Order: sequence, then C-alpha cells, then structure tokens
Amino acid sequence: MLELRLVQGSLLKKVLEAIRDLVTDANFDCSGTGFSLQAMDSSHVALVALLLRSEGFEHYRCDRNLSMGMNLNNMAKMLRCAGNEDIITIKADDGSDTVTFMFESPNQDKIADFEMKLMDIDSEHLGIPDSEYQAIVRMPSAEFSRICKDLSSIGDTVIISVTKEGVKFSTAGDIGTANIVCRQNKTVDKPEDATIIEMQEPVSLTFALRYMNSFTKASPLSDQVTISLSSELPVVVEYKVAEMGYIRFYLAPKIEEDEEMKS
Amino acid sequence: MLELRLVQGSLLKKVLEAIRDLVTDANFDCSGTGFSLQAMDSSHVALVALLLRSEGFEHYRCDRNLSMGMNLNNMAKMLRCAGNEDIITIKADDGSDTVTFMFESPNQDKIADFEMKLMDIDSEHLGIPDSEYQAIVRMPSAEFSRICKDLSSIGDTVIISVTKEGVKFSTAGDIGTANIVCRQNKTVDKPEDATIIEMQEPVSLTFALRYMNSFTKASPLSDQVTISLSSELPVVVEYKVAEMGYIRFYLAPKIEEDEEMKS
DNA sequence: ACCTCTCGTT
DNA sequence: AACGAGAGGT
Repeated sequence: MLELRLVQGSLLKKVLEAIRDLVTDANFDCSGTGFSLQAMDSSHVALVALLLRSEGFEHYRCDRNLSMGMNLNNMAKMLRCAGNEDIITIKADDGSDTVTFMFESPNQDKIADFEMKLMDIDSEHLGIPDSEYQAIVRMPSAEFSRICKDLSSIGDTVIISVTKEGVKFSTAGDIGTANIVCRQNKTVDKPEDATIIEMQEPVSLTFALRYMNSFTKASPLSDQVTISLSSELPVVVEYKVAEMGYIRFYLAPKIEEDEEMKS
Repeated sequence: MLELRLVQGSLLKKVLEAIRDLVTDANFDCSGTGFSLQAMDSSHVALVALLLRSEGFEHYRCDRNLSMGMNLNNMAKMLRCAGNEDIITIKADDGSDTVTFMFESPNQDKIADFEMKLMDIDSEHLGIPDSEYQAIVRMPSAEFSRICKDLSSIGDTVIISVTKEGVKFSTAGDIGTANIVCRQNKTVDKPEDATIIEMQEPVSLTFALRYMNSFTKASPLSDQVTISLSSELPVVVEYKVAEMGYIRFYLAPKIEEDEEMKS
C-alpha cells in the first residue's frame, strides 16, 4: 500500500512538465527515503534523476519498496487536470497494475481521482558517484534558459567556459558566432538573482544545445540552477525542488572534433 | 424598419463567439419580444437557442417580425471590429437584403458602420417544450469549462451523475479513467462561486465531450451555468445573458451501448 | 495569486 | 483556426 500526499501539488505538475519531453517511459521508485526516478532520455544520451524526499510529503506511507512503470506523457496529461493549488495524493495498492492520482481543491469542494495503468519497464539503475567538479556555477534559471534558447538560434552546440571572473557561453553556426559572458555577482538585492562561481580550475566543455534546452524546461521549479562541470565527466544541471529534493540532468560533453578523429 | 440599440455591445460580441463554432449559418428572428435565434449545429446533433429580450436594449424598434439569415462567421468578423465598450446598433430596412451593424465608441469619437449581406436560410423552428427536469445543477461556468476540457484529454464522453450531495463527471479512455466530484456548496463568500443542486431524483447520463466543450465557449457571458438533466431528454446547458436573456444549448444523451445494440 | 489578454505557434 | 505560452493587470 502506497499513499503519498503532497500539499503543494503544483510541484509534481512542474516535475512532469520538466521531464516528459526527455523521457517517455520510466519507473518511479518508492521507498522509505522518498519518491524517485532515474531514466535515460529516449536517445540514451542524457540522464534524468529525480528525488522527492519523504519528509517533503504531508503524509508518506510506503509499506514496501515499489517500482511503478509509467508513461510520462499519460501521467502528465492527468496531472494537468489538477489545479495549481490542489493537493495531490498518489495511491497504489500492492500488486495492483494501476496507480491513482487524487486531486483535492483547496476548499475541498472538488475531489477528482484519475486512475492510470502501470506498465512494465526494464531499467538498469545506475549508481551515480558523487564527484568533485572543477567548476560549479549557480545562476538564475531563467537567465540560463534564455541563454540556451538564444544560442540555439545560432548554433547546435554550446561551449561553456568557466574562469573565476565568470562563465562564458559560446556557439557558432552558419550565420555567425555568439558569446555570452555572465560575470560572477554575489552582491545582488535578491539572492535568487545571484551568479556564483566556485572554481577549482578553469574548464571549457562543449554540449549539445538540444539537450540543454530540454533541461531548462525545469526552470519553473526553481529560481536558480546549478551547473557542475569537469573534464571527462558529464555536466550536471540541477534544479532544486522546494524543500523536497531535486531534478538533476546529466549530459556527456562533446569530444573535440580532432580528438574524435583520433578515436 | 429595424433598429436595435445595445449599450453593452460586448454582450453581442460574446454571444457570437459562443455560437459561431457550433453554427455557421442561422436566422435571427426579430419580434416585439426580442432578438432571438434557434439553430442546429452543422452536424445536426446539438441545438442552440438564443434570446435577447427587447427590454434589454436601450432602444428597440421592430415594425414587423423579421427573419434575417446570417453567416455567423462573417457576422463575428464584423463584431470583432467593435470595441468592448462600444454601443452596438443593429439596423435593417424592410425588404432589404442587408443588415447594418453600427459601433459607437464610448466618447462618440468613433462611429463605424458595417453592412453585411443577408442570406436565405430555411430552418424549421422547433417548439421546445418546457420540461420538468430530474436534476438541475448550477455551478461556476469556469469550473464546468475546466472539467469538460480536462476530461476530454482522457476520454470522448462524460457521464454526468447527480445525487443530492453533488455532481460527478466521469470519463474513461485508453490511458485510464477519471472522476471529478463537485460537492454542493451554497455557503460561499461570493454567490457566483456557489454550486447548487436541485434534485428530484438521481440521474446519470452520458454526453459527447466535443459538444460540451463547444458549449463552454459561452462561459464569458456568465459566471454561472445551469445544467438541466432528465433521462430521455436532451440536457440543457444554459448561460444567462446579463439582464437580457440566455443562450441555451441542447444535446441528446448518448444511449448506453447495450441499448444501442438492440436498436 | 489568479485571470485576462495578446502573441506566436502548429 | 485552435491551442498553448507569456506578459500584464487586478
């Protein structure tokens, strides 16, 4: 028996909007720790890891670990039927092949329940080691989103270069080139406007903008985004989910063309 | 000679937006009583009945009964040219094959007149008897609209079930099922938020969501909608037009599948 | 915070 | 033409 009651239901709605265009089917894993998901995108290039800790739920009952395979498009369709102020409860009976989403309007006048079929999905759950990163950039998520969107109208890839003064996003395409530099800025009126760079050593890596633009769909979840970079490691683009956990996107850097030739 | 002056011209604009995707051509009937329309939708499944009483007009002159056939898309095109604050006057000369819409801006600085060709439309005018209904639900029009829209992302039909505690909207589709229950609620801060159920006996009927979603285009006309249900009778979905009359939509229930087989 | 309106997109 | 996203207003 599973029963997870989330007062701020809009969080779950946003989580699904954030990952549904990257991942079509995935297993949600429930344990005492929380409600989590790990999945590769459909082209097996990027990885999404979601964690919503049990303490973030008003009520969290999970009698035994459960892995529920869901079609994220169908799940998103149902969650779109919840109001932004609704309380969302996720329910599943042991051994059942369905999951129920219950939506309660703030004044309790409207109660909706949506039942969805589960599916069998085989997925290897990767252990993701905690790594040290050469550079960690924290910046406003809206700004990062705007930059990726803007650059993708010029080129297909973005080179992210971090020095301790700032972070530079560069691209090149048929019509020209573009560079956007964001300076570190800690002394800002509102903390959510800050751009903070923690750098061990300069780093410069190249990524496909297509995936970056998918990642930024998570922007509504958090005012800030954290970008963790190291040579040889996938970049981690992380959005906090208020008081509950995070969504992390992993993407391997593009190898420089000359190195690509060597291999 | 016909001359109808409507101070709150936006009402007529909204009326047209409400019915133009259901009905393409229709006769507007003018008499001493008022300005009215009755038409089947293009697939002859739903019926629209509009009444704007003569008392609702600032000036109402209708020398003799007149039936004016109009293309509602063209009429809507013209009315869209009126500002929301404009006073609209509808004029027609006896025997003329055109109608004129005159728009006066609130400060009288702008006066526009649009002349539109009338068309011959043969329509049988049905007498619609006043019936007793097993259940009448009054609820916020925006909520009804949202429910129909949400359910149509899951299934094609809605089952509306009324008990004295509340009204339930249900659907089923490939990806799952959905039930939305609205409780009766008379004791609400604002009367337009109330949900009121007058029930003689429980009733449960099935309707095509496609039409319901067309009906809800009339939501801008009124904060509340009235849904009148009886077995064997078409549902009536009614929106009041402020101080003037109403738009009513009629739709026959779907017959249960097993009964359909018999026939 | 919610809703409306406008704009851009499919 | 209809829908969805974004911005601005209440």
